[in-house]
Amino acid sequence: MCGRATIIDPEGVEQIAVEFHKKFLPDDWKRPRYNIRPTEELPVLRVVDDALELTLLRWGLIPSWAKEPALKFPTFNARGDTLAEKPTYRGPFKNRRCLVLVDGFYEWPKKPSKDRRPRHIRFRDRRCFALAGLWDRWVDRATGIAVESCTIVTTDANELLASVPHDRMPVILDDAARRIWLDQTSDPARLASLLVPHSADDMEMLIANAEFVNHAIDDPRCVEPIG
DNA sequence: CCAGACGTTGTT
DNA sequence: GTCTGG
DNA sequence: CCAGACGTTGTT
DNA sequence: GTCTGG
Repeated sequence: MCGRATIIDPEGVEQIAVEFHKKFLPDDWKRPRYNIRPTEELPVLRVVDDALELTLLRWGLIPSWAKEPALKFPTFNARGDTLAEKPTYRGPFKNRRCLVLVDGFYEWPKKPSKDRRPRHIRFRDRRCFALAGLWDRWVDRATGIAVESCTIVTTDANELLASVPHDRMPVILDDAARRIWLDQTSDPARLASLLVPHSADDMEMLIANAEFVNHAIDDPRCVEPIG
């Protein structure tokens, strides 16, 4: 699973965008983020009308057919193995795939572990990376106001996450996989082949500070050594 | 046909 | 919107 | 993901 | 316990 994320170095987000010949980031997004939660915005790369764009989308996918934006079920993650079947995700899987750009995420030990301290998972070189994502657009019938939102695709945990212990992790896409995921013409079987756990070889994990992460405090204390 | 659901993780 | 269940 | 609320009538 | 909100 993946229920919190970081963008400690916003320049990394722009660097990935530049690889795709795009750049952006509103000025108010150039500050480091240590504790991004569902319902807040995440930066995503997506293709709209054949044009690649970098934008911010609400984390927690609201299906286009939803009557109300407040759903009775969680949609901040989507299981990779059932994307084509689930009513909430099959449309987005076919037509609205995106890359969610972050440089770390948190996972909590699964219950009944008494250790409730979140772990911060990232690459050793702290680089920004791309998660497989889906998005959708919901329109408020009363006001005509559109809300665009996204979800993060999950897969099995790699050995690093399994050691937490934790069973799931977000799908991390490397360079070639990013292009396939965004390619409108990729077939479902090829897309499915991308939804696997990333190697733990160049990743690292630290015990984060529950006092700050749990209470949604968005500052460096989340990932500072505990002591 | 219409009504109702549409989900994840983790736990059992 | 689209599928499942009754 | 976790934290916090969990309610009503009527009034501003 | 369960749902909503961030």
